[in-house]
Parts: sequence; C-alpha cells; structure tokens
Amino acid sequence: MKVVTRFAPSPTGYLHIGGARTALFNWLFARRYEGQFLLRIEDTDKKRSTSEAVDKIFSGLKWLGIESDKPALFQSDNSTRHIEIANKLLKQEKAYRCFCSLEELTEMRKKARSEGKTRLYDRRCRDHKPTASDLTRPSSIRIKMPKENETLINDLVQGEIKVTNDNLDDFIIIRPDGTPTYMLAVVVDDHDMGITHIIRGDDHLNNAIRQLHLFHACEWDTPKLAHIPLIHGHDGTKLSKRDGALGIDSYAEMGILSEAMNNYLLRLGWSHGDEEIISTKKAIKWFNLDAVGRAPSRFDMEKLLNLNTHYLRNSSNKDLVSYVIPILSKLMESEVSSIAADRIERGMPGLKQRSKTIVELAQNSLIYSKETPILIQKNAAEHLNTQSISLLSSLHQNMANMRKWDQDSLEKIVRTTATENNIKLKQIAQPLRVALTGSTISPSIFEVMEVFGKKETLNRLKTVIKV
RNA sequence: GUCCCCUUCGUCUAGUGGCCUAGGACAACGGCCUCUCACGCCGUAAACACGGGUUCGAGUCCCGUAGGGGACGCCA
Repeated sequence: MKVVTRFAPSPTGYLHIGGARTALFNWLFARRYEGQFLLRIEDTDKKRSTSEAVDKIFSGLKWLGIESDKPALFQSDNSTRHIEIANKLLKQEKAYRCFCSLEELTEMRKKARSEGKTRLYDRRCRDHKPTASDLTRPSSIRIKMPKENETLINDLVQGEIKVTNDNLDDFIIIRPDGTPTYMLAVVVDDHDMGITHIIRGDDHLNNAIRQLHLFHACEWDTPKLAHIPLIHGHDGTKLSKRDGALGIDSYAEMGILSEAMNNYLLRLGWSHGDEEIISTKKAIKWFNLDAVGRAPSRFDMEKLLNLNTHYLRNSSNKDLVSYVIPILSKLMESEVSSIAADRIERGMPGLKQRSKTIVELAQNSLIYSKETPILIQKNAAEHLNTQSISLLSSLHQNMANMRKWDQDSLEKIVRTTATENNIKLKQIAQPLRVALTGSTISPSIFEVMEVFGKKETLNRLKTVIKV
C-alpha cells in the first residue's frame, strides 16, 4: 500500500514551530516510503480563516522546502460532499437532528460538569422522533457515539489508548446553519484523499477516538494514527497555534537558515542514535515513527543557533552574499555597490566564521561595505595615538613596495615591522584594524587587507596617518 | 472537576532486563590556541521525579503517588 500523508493546518494565524514540525514529519514520512504528501487547508470556520494566513502557510512551507505533491485542497470546497455524508448517516439513523438551543446546551454543560461528568451533552434529542413543528426550527446534526464498551486505538507514537465509550459525546457534524464542522470534514476528506497515515499533534488524540467512530459509521477503513507530542516554550509553557508563538517566518527574518530549522525541528522529538547534524537526504533515509518520543519537548533557541552556525559555515560564499545583500542595504539605507558585494564574497571565509545568523553576517559585512572615509568607532579611536600612527606610517612604507598581496605575505611584513620596532604583533595589529575597519573587531586583519587590496588598504592607512 | 497522555543532566536526547561506574549534543564553567572578536581543540560539572512490587538482576516491566501537558465548542 502506498503511503499518503497530509498536513492540514487551519488558516487562522501563521505557521508556527509546532505546525512546521508536523508538516516536516508528514513530508519526511511520505518521502521515506516513496509515498505522497498532501496539503489541505482546514477552513471550515469561515469567520476565522483568512487568506493572509493561507499565504503565510504556503510561504512558510516553501521556505522549509516542504512541497505538496498535489495542489493544496481547501476543505470548504468540499462542503457539498460533507453534507451528503451527513445526510446519509442521518438516513441510516447513525446520526440524528438536535434541536437544542445554545442556552440549553450551556445549561447542560454546567450541570454535567458539576456532576463530574466528561460527557456534557445529555443526548435528549437522540431518541426523539422529530415532529413536524420541530422541523420548522433550526437543528444541528449529531453523530451517535456508542453507549457501552470501550474504544481502543493503537497509536503509532503513543501506543495503546483506551477510553470508556460512555465518556464520548455525540458531537455535532452539521451546524444549524447547514455547514459541516471540522470533525466531519477531516474524516470525510482524509478518506476521500486516501490518507493512510495521520501524523498530527497530540492535542488531537482525544478527537482521534471520536473520529474513529465516524470512520466506522461510514464503513470506511481507518488510517493509521500517529500523535506527536507538542512543543513547549523555553519556560515550559504552551507553544502552539492558539497562543502567541512566533511564526516560522520570524525565524527566517532573524537570519535562521531553513536547513538549520529543518534539522532542529527534526531532532526535537525524534532521534537516530547520537546523530545531531542530519541532512534532509539522511533524514528521508532514516525517518520513522518508532523513534518519535512521547514526551513534549521545549523549544531551545541556543541549540537552533548552534545548528544555524553549522549550516551557515557550510553554505557557499555566493549563496551567503545573496542572503546578506538585502539585509545590508536596509542597514545602510542604500544600495550595496558591486565593489562591496565582491569584497564581501572574498571576505566571506572570515565573516562566516564569526556569525551565528544571516543578520549577524550582514552586520559583520558592514566593514567591507562602507566607503572611505570610514567612521572610527568611539571605543576604537583610542588605539590611534601618536605612537601607533608612527608605527602605521612605517608599515605603510614597508607595504608600499610589496608586489605580492596575499594574507601570508601581509602577515610576514606586519610581523617584520613589529620586530623592527621592537613591539609585539598585537600592538600594531589593533591600530591597523582600527585604521582599516574603524572597529576593534573584525576577521583576521591579514585577510581584511587581502580583501581590500593594496590600493584601498594603503589609501585607508594614509587617511589615518595624515590626521 | 472529568477523561486522556507524559516524566533520563538546565535543554534536546541515547537507552527496548545484565554491555550503565547511564552515552552524545547544546548551553555553562576551566584551560590551550591567538592580531581583536570568534572558530577550533582539551577538560570539568551536571540526570534515571518519588514510593512500592515483579525478577538472580530494573533507567528499562507492573501498580500507586506527585508533577507537567492535552482535551472536554454550533474552533480547528
């Protein structure tokens, strides 16, 4: 049997971390077994669904590299089919019309709760034959849940779960306004789409038990279930779609690489021995549901950053330049010149060694982007005094005659100049750094000089010496 | 309140009855390297929630307690 999985978010907000991981697991599982991964937008609640949210889900998934094998399906497009199924169940007396008002239901819930019951609807309409006058009033359709015995589900992640059927409410499948509810829609759509494995957050575990009975009522095969634990915030509080968790796009804006996010999300709740750095290729080869943990895990930015550092360093210089330029031009409030872009690319080996995020990389790239005359930072200025300036002056003389202009030769000449003047390398390297970059922090000063080239380097030195 | 689920270093996790004196990674701390900042390298500290069983033997199986989470909508 070919594996078919789906990611089915509701378009009521952005794509959050938990949703992204659910999508990733579904996608990986489908790829692993050479099956299909589908996307379905659960927009049965029209009031809360927005097209902005749909766009955010699409862009978030695209950023992660998770692609649906078919065009996304909008659940609301299938409502005719959902209603058809509900009517069929009604005819078969597996479902019934409920004429209770919202007030009545609230009252029932209050009562049941005070009595310590799990089931909150008292089923007063279940065995009531609707009269002609009943039928003039609005009604919802409820599904009949079994009254006796227990329901057992064998979840691929959570194991065996047992519930006494008396706890199960006859839930509404069609609202009084005639629209289908989520509970009906998921079941019908999962069946129609041929979903073989439902992988979703374990906040749906309780629903799974109810939905199972709907599958039975329809006389359909039930997909295999896998309920993965939720992701919590760093402080242990809930981090899911209904609260203020950050959208996946925020992480992109922070300068996180999608490879790092994928790797991080994968390792959150899933493991393969001691493996930490896992490429998508390996993930597809290794991913399985048995290795998904059952306990919720906390989101840890530090670890994400560590992974990001790793992937950033392994990215090509060219790619990194293309990521950095837009951020850089925002920082400088001007276009990034082609000279600057070229310098950044050549200086990338040193820059990427010093950055955890793309944003940081852009900030570090500023030293190569600014035109002369450069601004000397306040705390850096103290490195330029009469003594150090005279050192830079003799260095300038020594360097002016150089023919080969690479890191090694530059290091040699700076060291020689230091020895000549009876000082430590440090004492000339810092003033040199300040003179060239305006900052006390930069990649190796020899690398910086190579990147700037002879002309620009000597030019910048001269500016400082003259003053 | 009721129902369901979960519980190994601060965090993510390895562990499927003897290989556990509990391993790895991130973070922390110390050192080395060093032209600044980083990187890198070496090292240190750090956990089986608790209580009962089962067993020759339990982190691993069972029960209970505590703590945490989820669900209880005409939301998804």
